[in-house]
Amino acid sequence: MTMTVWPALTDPKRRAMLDLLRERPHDVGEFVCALGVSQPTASKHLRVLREAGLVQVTGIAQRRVYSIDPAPLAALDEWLAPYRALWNESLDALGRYLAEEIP
Amino acid sequence: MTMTVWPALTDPKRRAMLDLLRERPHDVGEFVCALGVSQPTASKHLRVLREAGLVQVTGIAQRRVYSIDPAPLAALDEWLAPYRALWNESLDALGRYLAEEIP
DNA sequence: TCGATATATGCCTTGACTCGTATATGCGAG
DNA sequence: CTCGCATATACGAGTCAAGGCATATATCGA
Repeated sequence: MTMTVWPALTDPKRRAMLDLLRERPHDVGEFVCALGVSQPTASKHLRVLREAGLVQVTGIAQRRVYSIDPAPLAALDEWLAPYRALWNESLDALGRYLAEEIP
Repeated sequence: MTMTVWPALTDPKRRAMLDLLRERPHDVGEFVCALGVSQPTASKHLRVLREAGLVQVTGIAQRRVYSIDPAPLAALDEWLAPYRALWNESLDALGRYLAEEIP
């Protein structure tokens, strides 16, 4: 996981952008309308997401369409993996208990 | 998921702290040695993690022991859930293909 | 070619984060 | 009761990110 992914995901507006991109690709103007930010602000946020590898841009010139790239999120999922055992501990213990009690 | 969780996880040293806490609880002095930071810096990072709900402290007075609380990480896992379908898409498509081709 | 549209970039100010040094608090030992 | 240990907080300096404004770049249509 690149060092730029975490800061990129910290900003709520950038996470909202990813939420929008989960449905379909968007161009910059759509982000401006949907998030109520200025156009340069949207472009800057998209730059951060792009440099983090979270979005890809199909360079159709003045109508630049951004689409999501889930690869860094998969890396985040890998980072989260060893912690997942922690909050599943009680559930796992319950599972083992049931497996032994009710065979 | 609280708004403080993302900023808390952005700092590499705080993530290193959580990595250490995954094995066993630690007191502040152990963080100072393990991460090579000053004692006030360690305390401040632990304060951020505590306010984000990521760690719990057993207040045995001058020997304060910090342990991990995975609940916010479970919330992060829930946030990640709808994105997980994206990088599993090709794998799912392959699964459906095999399920139809080889019934 | 010229103008309109869509997007990106530069500069600047403001605010937040980080860290170190110094200091305060809280508790146990002698 | 006082001293020493472990931890927390206060303050100041340096760094960095976010937003607005202005402007540059690139493409399409007339």
